[in-house]
Amino acid sequence: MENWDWQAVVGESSNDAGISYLENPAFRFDSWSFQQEEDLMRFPENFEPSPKDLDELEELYKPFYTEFNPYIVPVLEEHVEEPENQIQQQSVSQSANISGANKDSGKPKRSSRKNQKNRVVQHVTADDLQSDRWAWRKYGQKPIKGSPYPRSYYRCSSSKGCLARKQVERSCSDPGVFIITYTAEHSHGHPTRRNSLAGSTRKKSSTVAKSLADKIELHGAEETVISPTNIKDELVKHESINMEELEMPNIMLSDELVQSFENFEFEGFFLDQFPDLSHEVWPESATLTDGC
DNA sequence: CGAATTTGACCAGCGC
DNA sequence: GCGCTGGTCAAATTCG
Repeated sequence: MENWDWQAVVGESSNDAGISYLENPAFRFDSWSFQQEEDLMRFPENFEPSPKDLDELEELYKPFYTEFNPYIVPVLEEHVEEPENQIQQQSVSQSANISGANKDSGKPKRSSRKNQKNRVVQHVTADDLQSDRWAWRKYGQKPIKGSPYPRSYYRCSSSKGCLARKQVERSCSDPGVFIITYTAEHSHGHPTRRNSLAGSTRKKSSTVAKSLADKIELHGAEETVISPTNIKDELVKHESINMEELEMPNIMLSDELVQSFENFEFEGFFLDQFPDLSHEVWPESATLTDGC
């Protein structure tokens, strides 16, 4: 039963699949990917994950739930789009882009708060935050009065002339919620691929899993870095998956991912990473146990 | 080395 | 006019 496998991986059952995930992020991701295929992973029979392990697992997998598996969706907060009457349609006394000289220089006039029309506010979870399909480039961050969290400022980096802006701040009442304010509209269609991950996606040769594992290890527990978006990038880069297909709704994405991972040489990768454990988790006749 | 991020400085709007 | 605040710029730094 497909649902059951997934639940087992995220630690919601008593399946003993767990400790290897926690011990090595790379393996964690790969084993998760293949878990729904067969019982490729088996753990020592006496292994019992602690509640803490399971909690940690669940946190780690939350970013994948909605994007990869439409069947199991833990209760995640929905996108909360502000009601129509709360969307601020600010009047514009000046065009945001009308250039003018500062009184003391020839620099273009900066846009002002009044110039921001069509502001759209959304309350989203961290997961939703990472699934934004546009490419954004951060250009500022400011502490905001009354909030312990700073506000980050992003502009669209897909197209040079695009005026789209995005502000992201954490809700002070609910730190798990991010308040995103979009300003102006994109002057172009969706990018063929995100380019905002430059610096972290330029690895020249490695597997999808290894690359993602590097990211997890690099960023650790500070924040959720591995996201569906990251994974899409990795898949496109390594597996030559058509990005247009990845931009399809969740169900299509799931299919593509499954197919991609089927082609991945999991066993070889695993043995590379854990030669000492191969005899334990790679039994000759692995079978599904009742617990998964 | 190129591109993204960080961060202090600068500027404009707003309220008093 | 002044000070506070939010938004943006741009040099420095970081990253792969």
